[in-house]
Amino acid sequence: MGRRATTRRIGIADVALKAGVSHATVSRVMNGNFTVDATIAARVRAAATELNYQPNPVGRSLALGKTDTIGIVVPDLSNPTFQAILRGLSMAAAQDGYRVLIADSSEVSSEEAILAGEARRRCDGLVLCAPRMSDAELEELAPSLQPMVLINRTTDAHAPSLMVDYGQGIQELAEHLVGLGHTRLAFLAGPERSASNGLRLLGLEKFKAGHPEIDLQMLEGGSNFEVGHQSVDAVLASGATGVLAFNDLVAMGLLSGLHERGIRVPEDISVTGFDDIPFARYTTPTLTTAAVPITELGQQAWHRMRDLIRNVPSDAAPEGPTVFQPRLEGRSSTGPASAERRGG
Amino acid sequence: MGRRATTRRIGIADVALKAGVSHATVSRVMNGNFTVDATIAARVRAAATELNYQPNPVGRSLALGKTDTIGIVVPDLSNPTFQAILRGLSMAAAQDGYRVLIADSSEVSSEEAILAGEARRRCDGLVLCAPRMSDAELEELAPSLQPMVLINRTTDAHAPSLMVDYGQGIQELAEHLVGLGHTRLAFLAGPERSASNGLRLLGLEKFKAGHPEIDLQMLEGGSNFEVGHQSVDAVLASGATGVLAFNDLVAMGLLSGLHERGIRVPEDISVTGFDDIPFARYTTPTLTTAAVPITELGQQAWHRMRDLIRNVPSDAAPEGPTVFQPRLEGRSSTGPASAERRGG
DNA sequence: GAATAATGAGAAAGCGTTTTCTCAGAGCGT
DNA sequence: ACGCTCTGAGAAAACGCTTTCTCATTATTC
Repeated sequence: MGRRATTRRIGIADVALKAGVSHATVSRVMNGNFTVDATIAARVRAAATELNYQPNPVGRSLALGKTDTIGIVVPDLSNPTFQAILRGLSMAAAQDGYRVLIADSSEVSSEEAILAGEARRRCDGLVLCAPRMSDAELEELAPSLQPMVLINRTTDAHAPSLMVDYGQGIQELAEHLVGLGHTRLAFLAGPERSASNGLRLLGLEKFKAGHPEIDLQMLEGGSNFEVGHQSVDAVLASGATGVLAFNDLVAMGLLSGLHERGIRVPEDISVTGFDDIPFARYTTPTLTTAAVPITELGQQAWHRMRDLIRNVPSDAAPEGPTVFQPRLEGRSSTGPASAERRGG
Repeated sequence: MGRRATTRRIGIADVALKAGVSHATVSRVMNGNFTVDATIAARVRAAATELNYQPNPVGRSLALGKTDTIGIVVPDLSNPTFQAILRGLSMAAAQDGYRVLIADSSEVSSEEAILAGEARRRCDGLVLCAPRMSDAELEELAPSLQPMVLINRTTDAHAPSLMVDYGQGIQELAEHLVGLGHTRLAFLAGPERSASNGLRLLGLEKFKAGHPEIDLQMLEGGSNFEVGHQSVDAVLASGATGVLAFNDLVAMGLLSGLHERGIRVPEDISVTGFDDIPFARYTTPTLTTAAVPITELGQQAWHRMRDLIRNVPSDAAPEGPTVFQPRLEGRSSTGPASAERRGG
C-alpha cells in the first residue's frame, strides 16, 4: 500500500465528490474532453478551482506512459559550452511544455552509463552531450536509451546526431593566422578523451598537409583558464607567433598570462580561441575565435528529440549527423606577424 | 486504461513470472528486504539481471509519494551566477541520489508562479532562486510550494533562506576605492526588479551616510556585458574616478568599452565588479570584485532542502536567513586615484 | 409511438510499484 | 502428538490518474 502523506493532497476524487460526478468525468473535464455536458463541466471546474485542485503529474505520467521531461547528460556543468547547450535545450523544450532533468557526470566516464540509464527511465528521452564513454559502450547502450539525441558524437546505432565541425573551424583559424604572415604556429590542445579535440587534431593534420612550409607545434593542454594561464612558458618556448587555443577559456587564460609577462597581443603574439562564448567579445584584446551557434545547437537538439517522441518518420529528418559550421570571428587578438619574431 | 507502449518495457511482473514468485517478493528483493529466503532472493536477482530489469521510477514515485527530484526556478539560465548555483545544487543533490529539474522563467515574473507550481508538483521540493515575483505573491504561494528553499530572497512564510550580503559587499568595495583616494564614485546599478540590486542600494545608502564627503552617483544599468559596454559615456560624463559595477559581467563590459576609448584602468579609472565569477581572474586588468561563494550557496541550498525533506526538526536549522558574506578580492582593476582627475 | 441512433456519464481496468494483510507451513516446547 | 509462535511469501489494496467499456437517457426517424 502506498504511503499516506501527513496531509493528503487534494485529488481527483475530492473534486468528483464535491461536484457530484465520477472521477472519470472530472478527468474528462480537466483534459478538455468535449463529450461532457456544459453544465456539468462548469460545475466540475468550479469545484476544481474552489478546492484548488492541481492534477498530480506522477499519476498522470503513470497512466499516460510519459513524463513530459527530457534528460540531458553533460560531462561538466561548469563548462560554458554545456551550459549554453543546456540553456538552448531548456528554452526550446519549455516552449513545447517539456522540462529538463540534469545529469552531470563530472567527467567520470565510468559513471556516465549508469547515470544515463537512470535519467532515461525518468524521462521521455535523453540528450547525450559529448559523452566520454567509448564508442563500443555507447553503441551497446544506445538501444536502451532511445529516443536519444547525440551532441558532438556519432554512433552506428540509429540516433540523430548534432556535430560541430571543429576540424573545419580550426583550419580556418590556422589559415587566418597564415594569412597574417605567421609561419610558426602552436596548438594548445584540449582534454585527451574529448571527441572535439580529436576533430581539431584531424583538421590540423589536413592543414599541415596543405601547408608544409608552416611549422605547427602541438602543446599539451586542457579546457580551462588555468591551463591557458600555465601554458605561457610552453608557448614562448615554442617560438610560435600564432597560438591556436583549444577554446575561448584556454585563450583567455593565455591572454591573461601573456599580459602579466608584458607580452603584447597581437603585436608580439596572436591568439585565437574557439566557441565564441559571450565573454570573447569583451576580453582585452577582444578575442579572434570560431563562433559556434551553441544555443541553436541546444534548440536543434530539442527539435530532433521532439520529432523522435512524436514519431515523425525518420525520412523527414536527415539521415547523417547535422553539422554546424563554425564561423571565423576576426577580432583584435590576432594581427600581422611581427617582423623580428617572424624570422625566428 | 493506460496507454499500451508499442514495445512493453519489462516490468516487475515479468521478473516474478520468470522467478516463479509473486510481484511482492520481487519488490522485496529489489529493495533489500531481508525477510526473503536467500535461495529465492538469488533466483529473483538472477531473473532480474537476465531480463535486465530496471524498476520504473514513475510507478515507484506513485507508490512512495516521492520523486527523488528537486526543482530549481531561475530567472535566467544564461546568468553565470544562476548557472553556478544550479551547478552547486545539482552536484550536492546528486550525492544524495537526487536529480534536479530546471524551470527557467526567462525573467518573466508573471509566469514565475505558474512555473514554480508546476515544477513543485513534479518534485519533492523547490529551490527558488532570486524570484522576481512580489513579496505578497511569494508569501501567498509559499504554502503550496513547501518544502522550499529561497535564495537571495526572504519571506515571512516559513522557509529557509540563503542570502548574500550584497549591501555589505558593495560597501567594502566603495571603502576600498575611498581608501585608494577616490572621492568621486559612480554605481552602475542592476535590474529594477532584482532584490540583490536593492540590497546594494541599501548598502550604498549606509556608505553615503558614513562618507558625506564622497560624491556617489547612481547610474542606470542592468546585469550584462552590453550594459557595461554602453555605459562608458555615462561613466565618463559622471566624472567619477571609481566605478562600482553591478556585477562582474557589467564590469567586464565596461572594461572593454574603456579600453576601446583608450582610457586606462586603473590609471585613469578604477573599476570593481561583484560575484567573482571565474572569468574575473582573467580579465585585463584582473578584476577587483567581491567574491561570493556561489557554488557553496548551491550546496547549502541542497542541504537545507534535504533537512526539510527528511523532516529534521527546524530547531536544528537556523531560524533566520543564512547570510553569506562576500570577501573583497583586490586585483588590478583598482588603483590610486590619479592626481589630475582627482581634482575635477 | 416504437425502434434506432446519438449522447453523456459512471464503473472499472490499467499504468508499475510498495506495503499491509493474511495465511500456509516450519520449528519448538511440553 | 498437539498447539503455540515465528518465518516467509502470496493476495490484494493503495498511490492518482486516463480511458475503454458499458449502459442509461434523450433525441431522431419512419
